[in-house]
Amino acid sequence: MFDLKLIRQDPEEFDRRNARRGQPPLADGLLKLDAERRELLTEIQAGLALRNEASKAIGLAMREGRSDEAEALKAEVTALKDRTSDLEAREAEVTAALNAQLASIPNLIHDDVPEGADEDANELVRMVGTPRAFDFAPKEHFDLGEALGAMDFEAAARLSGSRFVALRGGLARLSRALGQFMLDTHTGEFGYTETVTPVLVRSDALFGTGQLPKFEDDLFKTTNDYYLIPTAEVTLTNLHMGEIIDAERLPLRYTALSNCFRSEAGAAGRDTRGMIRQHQFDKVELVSIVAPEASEAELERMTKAAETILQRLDLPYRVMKLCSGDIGFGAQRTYDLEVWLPGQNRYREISSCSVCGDFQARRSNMRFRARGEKATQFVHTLNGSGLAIGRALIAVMENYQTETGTIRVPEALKPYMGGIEVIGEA
RNA sequence: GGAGACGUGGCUGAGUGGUCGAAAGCGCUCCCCUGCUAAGGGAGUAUACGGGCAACUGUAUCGAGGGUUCGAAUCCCUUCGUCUCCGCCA
Repeated sequence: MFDLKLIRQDPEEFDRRNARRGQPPLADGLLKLDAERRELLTEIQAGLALRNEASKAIGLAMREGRSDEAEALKAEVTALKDRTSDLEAREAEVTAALNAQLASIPNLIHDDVPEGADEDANELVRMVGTPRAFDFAPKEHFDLGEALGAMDFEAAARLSGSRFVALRGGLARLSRALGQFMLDTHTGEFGYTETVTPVLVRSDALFGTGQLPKFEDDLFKTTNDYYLIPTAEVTLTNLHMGEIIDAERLPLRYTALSNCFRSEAGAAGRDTRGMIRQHQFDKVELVSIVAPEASEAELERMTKAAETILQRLDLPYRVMKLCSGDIGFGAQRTYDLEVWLPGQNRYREISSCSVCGDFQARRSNMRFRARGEKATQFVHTLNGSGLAIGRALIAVMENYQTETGTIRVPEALKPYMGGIEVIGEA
């Protein structure tokens, strides 16, 4: 969502920055609607002012018993209303059109974001860790998991169809251990507040973070108009929807382990094998709500928190800066963390950390007021995965596999595994 | 699920059709005064948008949306939320 005042001030700049997202020039159309709306508003408000004045006069006249005068004034106001009702209808139309357009424009990306059409143009920021040298051919996670009888796609398909999985025994435990470990690290070392939120939400929350109105197809919706959250970013970011937050409370940092639900409508045929892309998965999410001047540094901090998990698990990864064509709707700037998967012999996304500026804050009306200041400002929001549990599970499996097909438990997870050091058959 | 009550400013709380953006108290900010000591006095204290260089001014908002009316915090409808009782339930 955008501040029309900014677009008015510099429409060329707005179009220039939108062009980097492949958007056509929009400022002109928006400003025409805006101008029309303001013109109508001025006229309507003048009418209302007259009406208010006359109504007071009517009240006065009636109290003093001058009912003829009151009746005459009433007739006048009625006539006035006939004239303004058309204007009001037109204004409602124009405002609705304007808002609909504004709601569908993606966030302006930072100038620092590299130019490019798709993920191939993402920029390598750094590589961390060395992929392990295997003296056997490393397997993919689904081969490992199915052989151990601990990862059951067939059973899940009977229950729920494709893109679901059932975990058993050591892998189920490993999944829980990963979540615990991540939450403990983020709360204990990075100051995030552990949070449990609903996974069913109303449309307002999804509008706030930008999933609606444009990406409804990617969401699961219940018969009574709830949506299943695609990420806890939705609930954590909107925890303060509509609030004016005291500046002293910033930054607010929240983390949650939640189920995430995605219809994967646009991903037919992609990653159909294994649990890379599921309709339901677990994820530890990080959300920061900060003052504007703090948001850029917070992105680095958040990314570091997510990286710390990979480092502690001793998983090789690389940090990518997303290019203009790959960056999400609400983000100004995004780092993806990609973990090394020896079975697939490639890096795969396991975390995405984004700074959204005031884009989401405007949509959910989240402001703050500095101490002693009269004016409010919109907060800045950031979100990142810290990390996706399913993909972290895959990464541990593939990187820690043994020649016999068992999985060694990473040191960092041992305290959470109840004495299990190697995951064998379930 | 059934029956009922309620939703007012940072908080408490008045206000059932007209000068109510809203009494009063608390809190907060600023100023003044002061040795009958954790006191007294005064002023200020919502948000958004429109117009204006500005001072300022207009409009809207009493959970949200719609309606009735010349006029709505007050009446009607819808919706969301809270509470109470019953039912059910992890």
